[in-house]
Amino acid sequence: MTRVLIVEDNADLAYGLRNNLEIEGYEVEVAADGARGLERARAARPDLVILDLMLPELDGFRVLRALRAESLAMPVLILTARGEESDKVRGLKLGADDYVTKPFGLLELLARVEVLLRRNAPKVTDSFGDVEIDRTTRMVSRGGAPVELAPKEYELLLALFDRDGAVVSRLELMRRVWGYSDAVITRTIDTHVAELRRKLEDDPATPRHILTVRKVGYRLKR
Amino acid sequence: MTRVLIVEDNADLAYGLRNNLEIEGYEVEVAADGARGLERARAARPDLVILDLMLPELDGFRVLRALRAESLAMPVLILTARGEESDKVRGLKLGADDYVTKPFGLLELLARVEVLLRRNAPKVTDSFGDVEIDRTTRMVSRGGAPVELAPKEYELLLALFDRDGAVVSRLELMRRVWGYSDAVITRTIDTHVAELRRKLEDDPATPRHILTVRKVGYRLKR
DNA sequence: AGCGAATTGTCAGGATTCGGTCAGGAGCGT
DNA sequence: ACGCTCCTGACCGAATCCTGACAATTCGCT
Repeated sequence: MTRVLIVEDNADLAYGLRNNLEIEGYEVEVAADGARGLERARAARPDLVILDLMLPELDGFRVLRALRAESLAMPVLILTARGEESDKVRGLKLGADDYVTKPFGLLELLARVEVLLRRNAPKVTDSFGDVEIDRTTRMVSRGGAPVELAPKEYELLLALFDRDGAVVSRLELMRRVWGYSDAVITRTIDTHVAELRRKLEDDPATPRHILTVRKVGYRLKR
Repeated sequence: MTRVLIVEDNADLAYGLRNNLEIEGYEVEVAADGARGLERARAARPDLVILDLMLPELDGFRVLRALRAESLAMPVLILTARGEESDKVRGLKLGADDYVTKPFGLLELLARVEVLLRRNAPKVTDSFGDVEIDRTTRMVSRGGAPVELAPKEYELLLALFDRDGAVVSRLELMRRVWGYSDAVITRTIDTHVAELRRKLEDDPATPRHILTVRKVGYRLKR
């Protein structure tokens, strides 16, 4: 369930990477150019981005800069052609976490992917208040006692949690949890939020963690 | 320097393996058919042989048998196509030390290569609850009593077990156990899970180890 | 402060989706 | 042909989800 976004215009290379990453158990998405890559990074929030520097139009540098400018902090692994030493420096300064020089060994790349993901998520259990989230088992507990969350509830919780306290708009929630791109007219989100509060808050009527931000959405305070 | 002999008629695959093994620091030789493979094994005495079963003319089984008949005792790692379960058994009976099913992950293969080269004969029996798994003999027992598992059931059990309690998505199970990577519309996985529960759980209706994770897949709690 | 519109909270039904179960049949090795 | 394994589709119950009506709250405005 670890999601990887590959931003690579060379279809063959992208295909090979995708295959091997999928065999390793990752969920892979491919974007063929910088603009689409940026868009997918925003919408899908992958756990890792593999980013080619040489892209038509919007190149890797700009994509990376844009990502960081938007506080999208997932690790980024840069693919760069050999002999572009200055590129490496530039990339790392811009906030890339690692780079691999083409042509690269698949093994080397996969190893680095693992390292990056592990480094970035050393804590297996996230937590806020007395609530713990274990992403590997998809289990949530409160004060040590397991809490049963329905799939949508769990996804919703993660969507809020991953924003690290920032507000998540209704539209974003719709996209990330429900996969829609439209605004919402029903009470769907609210209902699920209410259910989360019922299960995770001491006093669901006066929530201390899952907070409403009027006219915008919700945010999760740790 | 550790020397590895690859007996593989698919040039692309052989090339990829060679590259990655060389990156790992092994000295690699490739033979494109069984006869040449046998000849090279005799002459070069590699420390490990990676042997494809599907070879033109002299197939992998014969090569393996010939090797053993000549008391060439180096570890042999079998490459076999998916769905040829009996191949594995036959291969192991003939003295192969391990096998990898195509399509395989590079990491997995390299890991097994390492294990084979490093070990003498470490007999590993994994276990959870009162269930024991002996990978060398493919035997599973429960409370000491042997349990007969069909090949797919065994593979499924391993796929779950190897994730160490983490959730394994249906997609991933499809890939690891069934070798194909499309969305699941049938009840194949569920049926096999049910069979596993019937054979390994005290109360199959309320499983304590093989747990369902709705909308995602299954996980095995130890 | 009081009012009204907009927004969110709450709730319960009904619809939908999902997993468990089963039996039939195909495929394959013996 | 027989038996074992595997796949599949149908069926069912249960979990889950959505929805719309209504209540409560917030906030801008007078």
